[in-house]
Formats: sequence, structure tokens, C-alpha cells
Amino acid sequence: MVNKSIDCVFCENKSVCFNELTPQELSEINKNKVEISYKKDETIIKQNSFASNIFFIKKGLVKIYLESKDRDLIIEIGGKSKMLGLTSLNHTKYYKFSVVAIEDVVLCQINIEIINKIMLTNQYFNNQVISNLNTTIEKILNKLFCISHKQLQGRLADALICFSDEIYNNNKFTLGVSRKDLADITNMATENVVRILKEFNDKKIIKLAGKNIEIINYVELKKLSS
Amino acid sequence: MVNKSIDCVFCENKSVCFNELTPQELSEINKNKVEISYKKDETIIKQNSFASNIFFIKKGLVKIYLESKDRDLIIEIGGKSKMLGLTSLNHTKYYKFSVVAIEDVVLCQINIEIINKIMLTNQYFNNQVISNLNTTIEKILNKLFCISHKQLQGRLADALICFSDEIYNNNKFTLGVSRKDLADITNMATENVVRILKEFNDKKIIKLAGKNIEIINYVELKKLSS
DNA sequence: ATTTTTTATTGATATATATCAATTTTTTTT
DNA sequence: AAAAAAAATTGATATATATCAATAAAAAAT
Repeated sequence: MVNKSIDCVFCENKSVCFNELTPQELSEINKNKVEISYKKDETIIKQNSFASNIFFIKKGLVKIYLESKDRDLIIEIGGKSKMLGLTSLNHTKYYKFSVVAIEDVVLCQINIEIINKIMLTNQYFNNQVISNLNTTIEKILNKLFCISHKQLQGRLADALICFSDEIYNNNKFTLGVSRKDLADITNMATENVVRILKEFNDKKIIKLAGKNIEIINYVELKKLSS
Repeated sequence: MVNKSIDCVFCENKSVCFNELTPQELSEINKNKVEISYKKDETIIKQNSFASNIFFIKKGLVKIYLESKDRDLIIEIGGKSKMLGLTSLNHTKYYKFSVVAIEDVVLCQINIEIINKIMLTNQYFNNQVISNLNTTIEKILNKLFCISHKQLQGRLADALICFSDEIYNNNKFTLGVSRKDLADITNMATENVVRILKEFNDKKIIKLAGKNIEIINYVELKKLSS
């Protein structure tokens, strides 16, 4: 759904990326962007489709994941200020991942050509993009390490800490994803997610009521994670 | 060991990154680079050390890996033209990985400030750097998928294909790494590397003689990988 | 409000993979 | 060349984790 979008110049939700743009550059982006709303469960990016746009999330959460025949792997849960599609900059024609809204989402879509053009003229913006790519690399390496070196308890502890510290910014939250999604985040069987959540609940590390989770013993969770 | 290094302008080993530099830019790099030789097993980059240089490999192979208490995870075997340290550009102060020579290596070391400076003045170079970062992201995602979704046979098949197609460019090669390293590449136990290599040998998929490996049935290897 | 469908939960079992221990081979050092 | 150290190999066993099957609970559709 296309929104009546506000002018980028006055937008309150701008990423730090856009902070140092000149009024002309902002206006150029404004002319070449569309704001779109997605309902929960709608697909935003489909893996292997042509990559011609960069997405900038203004509101809501998305899951970014790799699709395969048997099983998905969720790379990241992204929220406000997350940029999607930078990995296709100057490089690959296709998106290498899928993105689906796990809440109602509002985002701005900007043509990749415009982004490229502004990177040429604005060095601050260029640096921000590179910074963004490097953060992505760090996050994926972290995930690679987590999945390859930690056991189930540690992986799930990591995921819970991430939801608390980075996604909901609250030790008490209502999980926006299913047990199956938690399994795709931590690369384990759904049944084991259920079992380990229960185990954490029994050990009074978390307080569990369906999708409502409260982290009670953060220290213990951190210990499990390492 | 510091070498008497040749002028970048005449260097035959330049990466495509440097292709479109002006003579002035090349000369600037030349003035601010050192060429160094490392012997097999020498450490080139130590994880968590200050990142102030970019490395460009001219000769030899390195292993790039994440260190941890119990176990290493080899991210990539890099060879000629591989750039190291770009992930620290404008971003993190520290190297997030270690790099060790697995053959005698010759590389050029360039101060990160110079790289940053040339990125500002040369748009082609800037794009090459971004391209390089995106390739890194793709590779790590691929590895993440491989380690999380494939069984031992598939993971080892992947590694062998990589050695053949990308590292040695030959279906017959002398492995420069130990069984333990193969285990750290594929995230499995060393004993299982040995067992599965033998299994492949018995099934006439490869011909195995210590470190000498010949891929006989490439098609079957590809099948195992998927 | 009732039915249908999807998701979550639980226990029992199977299986892939790691670990352990012992031996052999290869490499390095003396 | 001999001795010592490191790496590779092999088989037996343990264990973490997935799979299967059955039920319960929650959500969606009628």
C-alpha cells in the first residue's frame, strides 16, 4: 500500500545515514522515494528477485532470512532505521535473502541509482553506507560463531538477549515471532525451542507465558550464552 | 621480513581495485606501502589487535579465522589478490579475526588512512572496496548456510570443491592445511574429517594420498554438497 | 459459537556427530 | 640416523540434537 508520504526534509525517522545530506540531496531522495505500508506476514523482499531498490524501515519489525527447500535460516530481526538491500550496491543484481514483515511495517523505498549517485557526491553518506556494510559483516560473523560453537541453550540465550537488548529494549516483551521462527533464528528444532524455553522458565531465568517473556535472571542468561 | 619492494606503478600483481588509479594516486600508495614476506605459520593479523593497515596478498595462501578458547573457525582460505582488513574501514578499531600464513606469503601493507583518502578521490576505487565488502558478506552468508543446513559429507564436499575451483584451480592438488584445519573449516571433529575423506576415497569420489587429493567424480561431489 | 486449521507442547526414539583411547604414520628435532 | 613430538588414523562409546507421533492449546475461518 502506497502512502501519502511526508517530505524527507521534515521526516523524523531519518537514519543517521541521511543526517549530513544537503537540502538538495534530501530533496532528490524525496523525489525518488515512495513510502509503503506492509501488513504482518507480507513479503517485502523475495530472495533471488531483481535488486533495484534500497529499503529503509520507518516502523515495525521484519525478519531477514535465507530460504531453502527444507528450511529457512533467519539472519536478523530488523526494526526501525534498518536499511535493506545495501548488499546489492554496485555488485549483485539479485537480493540474496528474503524479508517478511512480522509486524505492520512502514518503509521508504529508494531507487538504488539515487543511492549510488549520492554516495558519489556526499562523502559522509558514503562512509555511512560502508559502516553499515561492516556492521552487517560483524553481525553475520557473530551469528556464524554462535551457531557453530554454542549448544542449544547458549544459542537460545543469545536470541533472548538480542530480543531484550536490541529489538524490544526491554527485559519484558511480547515475542513477535513463532516458536518455529525462534528455531530458524537459532538453527534448532522447534521442539527443542519449546523444551529449552520451559527449562529456562523452570530455572527461573525467564518468566514464560506463551509469547510473553520476561527475563528475570539476565546474568545467568549471559552465562549460558558464553 | 621487509622486502626491497617494487614500485606499485610497475607491479604485476595489482588487484583490480587499483586498476583505475591515477599515476599520482598509485605513487601515493607506493610511498605509503611496505612489502613484507611471511614464512609458513607466521601470524599476519592477530584478532583484537589495533587495525591500522590494509593488507594485499601478492603471493601465497593464508587462513582467516575466528579464535576462541576451545576452538577456531576458519572463515576463508585467501590467496593472491585477497585484501584483508577492509572490514575495519571507518568503523571498528580492531581486527575481528586472525590471519596466519599457510604457505610462504608476500603481501603489501598500506596504511588505512591512505586507503580512506583515495576512496574519497577515486570513485572507481571506492566502488571496488564496496564490491569487495559485499563479496565478503555473500561468502559468509554462504558459509553460514552451509554449516547450519548441511551434514558432514556435504560440508566436506563443499570444502573440497572450494579448494579445487577457487584456491588451487586444479582438480588435483596438495592440500596446504592439516586435517585439523579442514575440521575448523567445516566445523566438525578432526576424526570425522579423516573418516569422511576415507569414505570419499573408497567410493572413488576422490583419490587420496595423505595431503595429495585428486577429485575424480566431481559430479558426485557436487551432489553430496547439495 | 462452532468448526477447522495452525501452532505449541510433551514424551519416546532414532541418528548424526563428538569424544575418548589407542595405534600408526609423518614430521621435526637432536 | 635416532629420538621425540606432532599429526593422522581407527574403532568403541557417549551425547547432543533431530525426528516422529500424539495431544493440547491457540488462532482463524465459517
